[in-house]
Amino acid sequence: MLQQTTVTAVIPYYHRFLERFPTVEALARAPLDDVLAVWSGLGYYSRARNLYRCAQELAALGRFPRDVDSLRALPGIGAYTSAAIAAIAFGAPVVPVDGNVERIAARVFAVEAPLPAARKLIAKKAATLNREKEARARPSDFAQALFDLGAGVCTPRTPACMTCPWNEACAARQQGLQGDLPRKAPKAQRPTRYGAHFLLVDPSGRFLLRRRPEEGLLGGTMEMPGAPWRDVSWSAEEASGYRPMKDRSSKLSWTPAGRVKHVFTHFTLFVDLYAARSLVALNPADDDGVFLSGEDISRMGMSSLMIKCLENAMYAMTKGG
DNA sequence: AAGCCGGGGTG
DNA sequence: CACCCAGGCTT
Repeated sequence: MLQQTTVTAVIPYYHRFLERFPTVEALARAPLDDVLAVWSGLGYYSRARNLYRCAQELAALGRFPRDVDSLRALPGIGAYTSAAIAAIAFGAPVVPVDGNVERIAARVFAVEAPLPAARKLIAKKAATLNREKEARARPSDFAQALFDLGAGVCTPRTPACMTCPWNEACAARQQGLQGDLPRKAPKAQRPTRYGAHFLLVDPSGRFLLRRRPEEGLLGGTMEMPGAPWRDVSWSAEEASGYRPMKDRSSKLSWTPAGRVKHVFTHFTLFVDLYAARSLVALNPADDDGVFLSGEDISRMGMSSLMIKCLENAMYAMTKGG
């Protein structure tokens, strides 16, 4: 769960997850949909699928592998997590290199080459951080100490070198570089994409939503119907071709309902919104989607993008009458 | 090696 | 807003 997610965000999910799936066997036996439901809201949903597959492999195996390489072969267990499990659970004298440890090593050894190219070099140097006998004698405590050092002292922006036990040995600090390392190569500018989505409200105040494809971005989450995301903005005329339930809702008066901006890791999305309220009940076909209430949505979970779109469109429609 | 995957906190 | 986070998988 903690891969690319903060501890405070994970804790409530962790408790709910363990309550629902107390053992590896319970997780392995459960339907995948149950696993995804409990995971809903954490993001990076392939992690949940991998964890599920991992549980099934472990259940079939009947035990946890104890060495780094065998752990590394499990689904969802990469270089970092295999080392973390080996050190923390099984006492292997290895150094797990996460973002914190990478930053510490880049500073202690003053690695000035920029990420991501320098990642292998930094990992190699980080592997020597435990060369003292006391560190190798307590791999779990040493790993935890590194994580805490990175989280609380050797922080990204303004490291608290005055309280750092390694401040005198730190090559970056000796050169006054501690705040500049690790360097990062400039990243390419985020491209911009455009979509158009439609909010259709029925007489009982429910919204027409459809499910996105299971694979790909926001896979399996609910969305307002709309036009595909592309590199150029949609005109109102052009977007109207993607109105939901076109044949049965043609009498509705669709009105512009604002524009939402949402930043993904790899692109920025602008969504033009349109809204309409139907005075009569509508019966959507399967591929139109389904009318859902606010309660339905909070129970099923929805992406933050679509929550933002829904809230904005509702507000615009209410304000407009 | 680069692209892809979400959501939340922080300065 | 820009940046970061207990990364891993796919191409």
